[in-house]
Amino acid sequence: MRKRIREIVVEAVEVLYGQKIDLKIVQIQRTRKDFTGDLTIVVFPFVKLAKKKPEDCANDIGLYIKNNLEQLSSYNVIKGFLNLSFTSEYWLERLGNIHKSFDGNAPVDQPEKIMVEFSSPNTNKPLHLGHVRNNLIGDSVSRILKAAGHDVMRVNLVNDRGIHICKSMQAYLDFDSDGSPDKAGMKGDKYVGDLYVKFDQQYKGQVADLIESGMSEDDAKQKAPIMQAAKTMLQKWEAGDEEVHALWEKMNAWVYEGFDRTYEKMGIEFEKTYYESNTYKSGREIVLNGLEKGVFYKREDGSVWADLTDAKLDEKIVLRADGTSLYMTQDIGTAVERFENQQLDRHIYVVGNEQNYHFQVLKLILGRLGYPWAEKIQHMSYGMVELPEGKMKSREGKVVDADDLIDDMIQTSSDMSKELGKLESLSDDEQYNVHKMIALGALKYFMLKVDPKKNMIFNPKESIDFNGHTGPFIQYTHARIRSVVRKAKAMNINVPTSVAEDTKMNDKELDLIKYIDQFEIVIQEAAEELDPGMIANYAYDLAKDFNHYYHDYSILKAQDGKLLQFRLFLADQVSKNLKFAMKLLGIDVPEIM
RNA sequence: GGUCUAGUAGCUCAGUUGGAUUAGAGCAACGGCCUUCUAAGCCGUAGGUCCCAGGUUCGAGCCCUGGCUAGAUCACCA
Repeated sequence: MRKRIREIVVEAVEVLYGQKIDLKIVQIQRTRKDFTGDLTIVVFPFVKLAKKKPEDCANDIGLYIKNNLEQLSSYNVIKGFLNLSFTSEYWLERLGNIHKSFDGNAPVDQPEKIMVEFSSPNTNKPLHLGHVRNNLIGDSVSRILKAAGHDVMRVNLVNDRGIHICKSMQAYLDFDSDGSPDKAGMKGDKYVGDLYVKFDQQYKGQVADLIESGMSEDDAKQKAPIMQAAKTMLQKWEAGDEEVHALWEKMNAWVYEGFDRTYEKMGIEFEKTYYESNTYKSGREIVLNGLEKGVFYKREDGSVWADLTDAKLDEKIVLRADGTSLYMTQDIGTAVERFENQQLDRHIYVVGNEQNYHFQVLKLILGRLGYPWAEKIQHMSYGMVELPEGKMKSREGKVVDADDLIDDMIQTSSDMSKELGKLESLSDDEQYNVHKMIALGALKYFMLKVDPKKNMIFNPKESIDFNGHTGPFIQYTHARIRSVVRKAKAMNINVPTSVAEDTKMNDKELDLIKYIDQFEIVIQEAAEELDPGMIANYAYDLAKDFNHYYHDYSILKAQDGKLLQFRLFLADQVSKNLKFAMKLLGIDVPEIM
């Protein structure tokens, strides 16, 4: 409809004022609540062309549209705003079409093949709330892009090598050398994470002792025996030492088992998992090649650098003096490999905003190396999750653990539910599933409703809400509608497959239809902006509107059968849209709660 | 010091190509509504110098400039 109106406006301006204008300068927006109308055209851009007052200009165009669009019922003009209202037949037809064919997808004209990399954990510590935000954003963005018709491939890049893993390994040898998660009765990732904390405690103790015995702080940090041991272990690992590799594989396997359980609980999946131990050497050839082409330069010590001072990005090292790869080198290598092997149109990296600089540099370097797709890498930067006292620190145990948080929330959800006592007809398993669905709904919605790029503060002492602007609010609205549909069925009234053209609607019903109609645009905008928050807000607004309606009008006690059928039809579509919207956030909705 | 990001109600946040007298939600506070389709709901009251100062224009919370505050980053760590 918007497209048609644009075309008619362009036509109108040409006929009325003899001026050709571009489709894009026709501004169409939803009419604000306090004014009459469905869509609004802003006529200020045409005022100069028309050489008329805004009001007159709007009236001219309004009349032209009225004569050329049968679905238009009326128009009104306030200042430079032309408000258009459509006939109720038009809206009923829209609702009917949506009900018949809308499946939660809104494909764009030009679908792309997009790889989304997210999660990317280290194997020395369990997942915490920061990872949860990353996972949820990555998951939701992938779902939204898919709904917008793109071919999406979700991948995880596990950082499974380096000094941090060696620290956990060293602590294992020193403190629990024949232990295991089973013996300790712990999840594998927790067990290894605890060893990492133990390493840090031991290390700090040793440093303190050395300083006491007269050593400088810098020296003490270098010479602490446990750190030395960890470094030696890393060298052995790099040299392919069998014993070290065996231990490394054993401990990583524990961690993966733990991660898998957490991912499963959160409902997160990947098409492919990459491991850094396989890719950490890549990119070296490409850099050497770039050196020949003069994109990089070599310093006296043999290290290779990119001079980005002309782009205000300083100088960046891309290869060590000993010729080995760095983080940047690897990312250059994997990007090239992925674009060339997978024929990607776009690559999105869901990575915290602390790495904004890294990705700016990566993009710039790839461009200078002459890759035409350099502009197609996109850093989906999101803000940190902080505690009231500041950043989370795994080493000091100051973290909100993902599993603990989810379990706590399931407990809360279960307590609340039992108090309300609405699930008594269900089996224990079914009840648990609903409790879990609601807990995850609250957590996911909480993290996804806010703008991803902003930092957020999480106070563990204040539990995440289940009332108000929350996931459970929307889940509840859905469950209420499903309950009505069930009751109707029990009365032998099924949701009809179409609506009568001459149904008499009230304003709230009309508003709901307009809101339902809005969803496809919202999906496409959210995909464009990579912003799950837009979907979250849409679902909330729709649920809120429906709750007003539900409060004011009875569906099952409508005045006559025809109206009852229409209301059921409308409510059913609201529940579908809520379900689709929540699915895009990775949230399931219950039939009862 | 350079670069980047953010600053909206007591708290958490919406407000996206700049739009329409009175800047919206939720939480917390206060007051109402359950013999009527699920009260995890609905209605109402109260709460604001949209960080500050200039500028651009028909119009600025949004754009530009300068400042203030907070954070990130500029490593032969990833």
